[in-house]
Amino acid sequence: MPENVLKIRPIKENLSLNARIYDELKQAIVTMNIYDDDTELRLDERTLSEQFGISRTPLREALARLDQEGLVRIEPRRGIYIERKSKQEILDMITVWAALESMAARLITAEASDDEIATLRGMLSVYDTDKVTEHLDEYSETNISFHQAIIALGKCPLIDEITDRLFMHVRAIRARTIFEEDRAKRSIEDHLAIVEALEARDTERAERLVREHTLKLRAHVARHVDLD
Amino acid sequence: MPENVLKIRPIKENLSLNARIYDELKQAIVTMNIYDDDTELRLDERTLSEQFGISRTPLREALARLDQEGLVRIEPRRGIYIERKSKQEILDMITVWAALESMAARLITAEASDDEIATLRGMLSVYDTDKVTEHLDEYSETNISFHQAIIALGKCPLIDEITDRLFMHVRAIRARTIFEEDRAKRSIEDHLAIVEALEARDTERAERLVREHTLKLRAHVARHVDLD
DNA sequence: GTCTGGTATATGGTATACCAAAGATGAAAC
DNA sequence: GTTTCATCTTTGGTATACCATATACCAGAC
Repeated sequence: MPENVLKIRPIKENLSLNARIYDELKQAIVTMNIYDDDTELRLDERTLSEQFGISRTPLREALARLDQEGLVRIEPRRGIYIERKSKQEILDMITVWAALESMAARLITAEASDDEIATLRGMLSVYDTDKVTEHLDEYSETNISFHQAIIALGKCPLIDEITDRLFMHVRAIRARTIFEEDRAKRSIEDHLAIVEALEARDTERAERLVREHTLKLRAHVARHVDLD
Repeated sequence: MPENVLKIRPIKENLSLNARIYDELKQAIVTMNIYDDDTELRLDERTLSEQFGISRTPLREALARLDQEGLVRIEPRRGIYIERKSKQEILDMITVWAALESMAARLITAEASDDEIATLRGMLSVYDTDKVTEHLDEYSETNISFHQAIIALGKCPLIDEITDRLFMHVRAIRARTIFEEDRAKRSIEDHLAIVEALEARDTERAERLVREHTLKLRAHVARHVDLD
């Protein structure tokens, strides 16, 4: 590698204001805990544009995108509000997730290499199932990574895209004690079974296990999460 | 019912310009045949705003939405183009469709009433399978309605929403001889089998039949449709 | 005190003007 | 003839000013 050349990297700030504002707002909305009762759900165009130090025009284009995506709701001449998903909508999202991830599992058995599948086994929780209680937060992250890895190995970018969007909406709920002790234990067992089915290239079994695993989450949320 | 009261109905034209332009453009883009080589894929903001008789601001917000949705692609300071999907992207869409419609079938066996399922049988093609060749266009419409009905009966609005969007993108390809004689015949047989599985509340079978039916379409497109 | 209707204000919607970057054009240098 | 570079034009991006309506507020009637 010659050292007498300029190592230029593309300017990151190439994005238009409206695109950057979009990212910024999206990030901010997804990060905040929407479901805390005392959070302010109202957004004011003028205030926001001042805070960002830009005019309303690019801000409005960003908001139009967020509205399109379902993250905010623009009520003509009334206001702009951060969109809160109902419990039923969350459940529907998990249903769709189950459909897509189980399809990804099918695809893996047909098209992924053994090496790729092996990486999944490497992601299985390193904690002894009896001690998972002590590492719930880490487990939660590992758990999410595992599912995202399955979806990625399916090599269908559209599935990635849709599930990413779903995850973004569900994210705020993640902290609400979805993962507690006994669920975590059984979850780890499920993951092992899924990897084994994938390694065996057992399409039907892998599909079923993934689907059932996610639908368990759905049932759990249906029973134990209170939103509306 | 007293006659001495004003019968008021809410004013419909409540939509903002930008929302109306969005609908209008979407309709226009979806309707035109994107894949004809001689069609103009470039959109010019100023020209459009003149044609619509509005300023660029609401138009741009509508375009931002369409960009977000993947119908157009805005290249900063270069131009706005109607988005052409690649063959691979179309195939991925059909894969997702298969995943979602088969999930809808599962849901139907669990939650739809017998009466509702009965309406599906009513939608089965009325043409004798031998004469389907004479009614390909009508069959094509019936076919689409049938699948949309399955999705609707699943009663998961999110699945409707996502598949509607997919359908919108795939629509332009529909005319490209996807439905030819032998495919149509076998398709009708498939539909009958699906309805029977649903009537029997055979979840696994219904799911599998729907999935395989849609994946047949995928394979057909993969073999016989040339886009790129 | 309560109700009615008008008026002020806040807030999203739209129009217009101007900016900046990308591409096209063409003249000058070779 | 080809290349180069300056300039013009096109086109999307942004800022600002103004418009229209939903809401809050207030005064007057009763």
